[in-house]
Amino acid sequence: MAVKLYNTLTRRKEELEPLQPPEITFYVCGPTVYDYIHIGNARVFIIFDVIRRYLNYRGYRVRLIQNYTDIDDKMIRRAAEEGLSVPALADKFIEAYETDTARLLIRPADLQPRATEHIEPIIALIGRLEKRGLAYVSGGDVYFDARSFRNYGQLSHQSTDDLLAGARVEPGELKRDPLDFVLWKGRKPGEPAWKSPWGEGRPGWHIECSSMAMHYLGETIDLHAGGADLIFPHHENEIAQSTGATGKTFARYWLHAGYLNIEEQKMSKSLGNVLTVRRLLDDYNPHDLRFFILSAHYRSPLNFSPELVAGARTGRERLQELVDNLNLALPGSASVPSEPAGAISSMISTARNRFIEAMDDDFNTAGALGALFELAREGNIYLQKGYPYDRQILEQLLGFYREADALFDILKMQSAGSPDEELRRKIALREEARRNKDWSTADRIREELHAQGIILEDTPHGVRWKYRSDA
RNA sequence: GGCGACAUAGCCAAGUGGUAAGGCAGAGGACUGCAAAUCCUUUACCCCCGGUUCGAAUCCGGGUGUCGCCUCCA
Repeated sequence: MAVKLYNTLTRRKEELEPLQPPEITFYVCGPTVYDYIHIGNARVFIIFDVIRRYLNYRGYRVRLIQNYTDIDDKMIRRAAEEGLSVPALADKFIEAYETDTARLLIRPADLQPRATEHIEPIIALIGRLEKRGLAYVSGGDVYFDARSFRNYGQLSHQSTDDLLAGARVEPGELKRDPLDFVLWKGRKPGEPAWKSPWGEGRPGWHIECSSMAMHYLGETIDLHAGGADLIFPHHENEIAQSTGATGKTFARYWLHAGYLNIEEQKMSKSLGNVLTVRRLLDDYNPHDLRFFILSAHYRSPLNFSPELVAGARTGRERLQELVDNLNLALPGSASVPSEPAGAISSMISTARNRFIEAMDDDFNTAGALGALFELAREGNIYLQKGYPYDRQILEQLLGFYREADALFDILKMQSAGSPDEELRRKIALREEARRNKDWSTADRIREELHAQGIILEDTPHGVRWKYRSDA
């Protein structure tokens, strides 16, 4: 059994065969730090974080690099608008990125280098291209000669002629061919600039990623990933530059995440429908957002709407309910052979197998979630009938969900804790009222607690309490 | 115009040759003082037309529709 993944380059699912197993080198294109990240960005980062975790889970040692693009046209424009220096703008939004992604439970890459801290290697890489005759100076700029790269268009699967049909030259650009792209931009007044053999200036966007990927991970890396919109021109150009400079394969597998639309529409500033993570976290908890995103395949387009997230939340809460109930049942459990433990064990291993099978197949998170739900039914049946509870069964069930959740982070795994004195007293009072069939008192206590964010449930085995998920 | 992806129940969504996972919503039932939670039952001519095959949602061809890329964009 091996992990299979869809490679944009070959348009096929391929078995993952890292260059130097068990090591996997993995580069994800990070944000341009000119604004707060939105839910579409979040989808990308959540997905590749989950993929990274899963590869680790499967025994690989993943080295993940994700860059910050902290110098480009957008940065310069935005800095001017905000009245900040470009580095100050970068600091502000890198901090915002780190806060937002942490709240979404996205784990940071092993390294998150900034382009502006890598000017030297970038210059060296451009120098190599120039030496090989693949780059030329024009005006104060340095351009990559796209047509000199035989396989230009291989990733986006377009011929150079087809690409040419749509290409256009910005005013002020001094390209020989519309397909050429800038490696180094000559200094313009008021813009940040670094010294280089071609005069003062700044790096182009594409070369940053090539340089940082190769600098940290080597000239041939295993996985390179990003949003689908990066396929052309960004990733296409990265291949051209990197392979042009080294003569080697740059990345062996290319992964691209699908778009996230808002209410069937593309997210864009002009439509005014950009949902920032920051805003969204006021209305939704991170687990629900993650669950929602993982409920579709990562390459499919995903539509975002409050109704769809609400539906996802209800489903997620069923899993949470099970975990909470397992946690609550655990303290009162013992080594009592109550239910055929072997039957539960085999259901768990069936679920685990389904989970792994789905994830091995190009990270089918939706299929994997199905396995979690199927086992949840078994777990609930056990909780309903299995009293007194066998500690071993509870722990096995909980263990499986903990294992899966270490990858998905869609559940709150820790127990709610024991009730405080106040709560204990109220529950006892209500129990007494119920024994006396004083339903109005019993209901009043239940409603009071509900208002405080605590839900009471009367089960055949006693009263359970939990925090309201919407509180 | 060029390249490509997708089309599965009211909604979301798996499933790439052997008579359709799962979730949400709905209906009925069990349990409950009432709730809540949970469980059980129930809902699919797999866009259309051809073809290959003993057998196709799955492969091939042709339609239709939706979306994306070709220009900054996750």
